[in-house]
Amino acid sequence: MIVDETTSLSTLDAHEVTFVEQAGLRAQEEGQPRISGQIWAVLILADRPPTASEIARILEVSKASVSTNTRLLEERGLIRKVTQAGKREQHYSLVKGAYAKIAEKRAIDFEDRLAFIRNCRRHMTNARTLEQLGELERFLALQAEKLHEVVDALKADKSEAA
Amino acid sequence: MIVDETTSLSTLDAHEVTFVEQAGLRAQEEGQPRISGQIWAVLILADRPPTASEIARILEVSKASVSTNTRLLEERGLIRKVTQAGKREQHYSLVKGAYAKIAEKRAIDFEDRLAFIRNCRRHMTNARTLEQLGELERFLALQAEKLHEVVDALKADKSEAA
DNA sequence: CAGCTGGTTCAGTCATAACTGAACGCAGAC
DNA sequence: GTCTGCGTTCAGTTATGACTGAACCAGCTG
Repeated sequence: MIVDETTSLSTLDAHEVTFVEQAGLRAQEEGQPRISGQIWAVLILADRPPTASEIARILEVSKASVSTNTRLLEERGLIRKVTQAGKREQHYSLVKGAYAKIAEKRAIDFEDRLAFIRNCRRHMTNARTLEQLGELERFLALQAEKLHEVVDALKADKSEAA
Repeated sequence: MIVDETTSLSTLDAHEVTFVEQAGLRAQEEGQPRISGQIWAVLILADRPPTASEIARILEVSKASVSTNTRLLEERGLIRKVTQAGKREQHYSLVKGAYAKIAEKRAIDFEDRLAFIRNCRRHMTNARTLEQLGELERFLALQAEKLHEVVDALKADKSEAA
């Protein structure tokens, strides 16, 4: 029953393997599961949206891992299911603007920290401590600001391309 | 032998406890040991550089943990030992410009990733993949750039204060 | 209908690294 | 000299969570 042998990615060549490897390691550094990053890499390499089974075969990991990690990535809004009418298989595809989403989430995270610190400040009296908190606030505010600029720049790219 | 009872921080009040707690959690999110963040918090709260033993008592953790984590923080250039002439105890203090150091390290990390991706690109042919890599490169380059701006801004603060 | 395939879920395994306890080294105090 | 207290190191414990295997569900296929 060989119907469509032009799977998006049958195997990985040497360069692709290192790309996937690195993506996994980077994901780990960011506190994400390794397979998450590897799936992301596969979606970049594939010339069309692969199914969960294909991903599992390519990465040589269990279907269970693929299932849970695609779910996580989908919940974070970074990938999405693509279904073909009539077909039951779920194909996965990168979401447009995923990087902007990541940056924005991180910016908001910094703002949350900033708000927390500002609140703490009101209960502190020591001069040294207040000065240190000031530096920390500045650091957090700057990063939040710059990340918003990243988001804006990415969105500008997009609208420009349209 | 009560010589100097005005220790920099004998105990933590409720607000200080939550501050330390949060710092620990945030450190974990960044892939650092929890105690690392807590030590950092204590150094912010203290009105003068505490010793390792004081830190251990305040945080109610083992001296071993304090020792290893102060070493890690010192290796990262974020804190430093302060010794008083004649005295043997090591006091710890925040390093000026630590946040700039953190931002710069992160910027360089993004640049490394970018270089890696650019290198990968040369071995890829699929149009979709190349487009995706382009978006990723843009994302990494933007973040590196913005982080350098953070560094510059922090350094400007410093020289201005001088 | 049975059989096959794609996917999810859940209990269990395993690896990693944070943290501790205990032993040790060292420098002042007495 | 001994004693005390600070600090480091290292082996051992423990907690966390990533990953897997197996069972299960659902739909298409013949």
